[in-house]
Amino acid sequence: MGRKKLQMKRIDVKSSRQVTFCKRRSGLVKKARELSILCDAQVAVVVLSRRGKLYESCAGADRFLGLIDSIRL
Amino acid sequence: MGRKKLQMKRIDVKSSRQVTFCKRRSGLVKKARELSILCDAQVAVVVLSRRGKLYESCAGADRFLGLIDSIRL
DNA sequence: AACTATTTATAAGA
DNA sequence: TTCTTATAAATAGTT
Repeated sequence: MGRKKLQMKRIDVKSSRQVTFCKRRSGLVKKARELSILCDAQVAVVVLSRRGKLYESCAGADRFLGLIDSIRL
Repeated sequence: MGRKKLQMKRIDVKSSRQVTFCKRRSGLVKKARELSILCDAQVAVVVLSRRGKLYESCAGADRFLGLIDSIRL
């Protein structure tokens, strides 16, 4: 999507990479939530940046919650 | 997307729900892989259907692998 | 399992 | 850096 087709490789420019990281992480979580609702499934998404920052999303995935928490250790 | 806008609720018709589950699960995994490559991040996706069937995807997420496996128990 | 009309996501730009 | 928009991509209903 977007103005131009993006090559499937690490985005070199740091600022662009960070912007894309935010946008796509958000999109991924949204998709996960939709899959969970539409198809009555449990979905867990865990994203870890190089900096070690953790982002997570669980949709209808109660049994994953404790598991995800354990990653924080 | 698609021919008509879909309401955000459980798809009632079983066959439709199963088809959508396959399509969107595939799409979610693809998005996860792209996020991982483009932004140099570790991404894990775990999907569990009501039937208890497990689908997983890890992209650049070596430290998640053992964790994901533990769900199988 | 393919197709395609549409909706949605998003890469650049403002 | 928040908002816009042109375009690529995903996908709902169809065949």
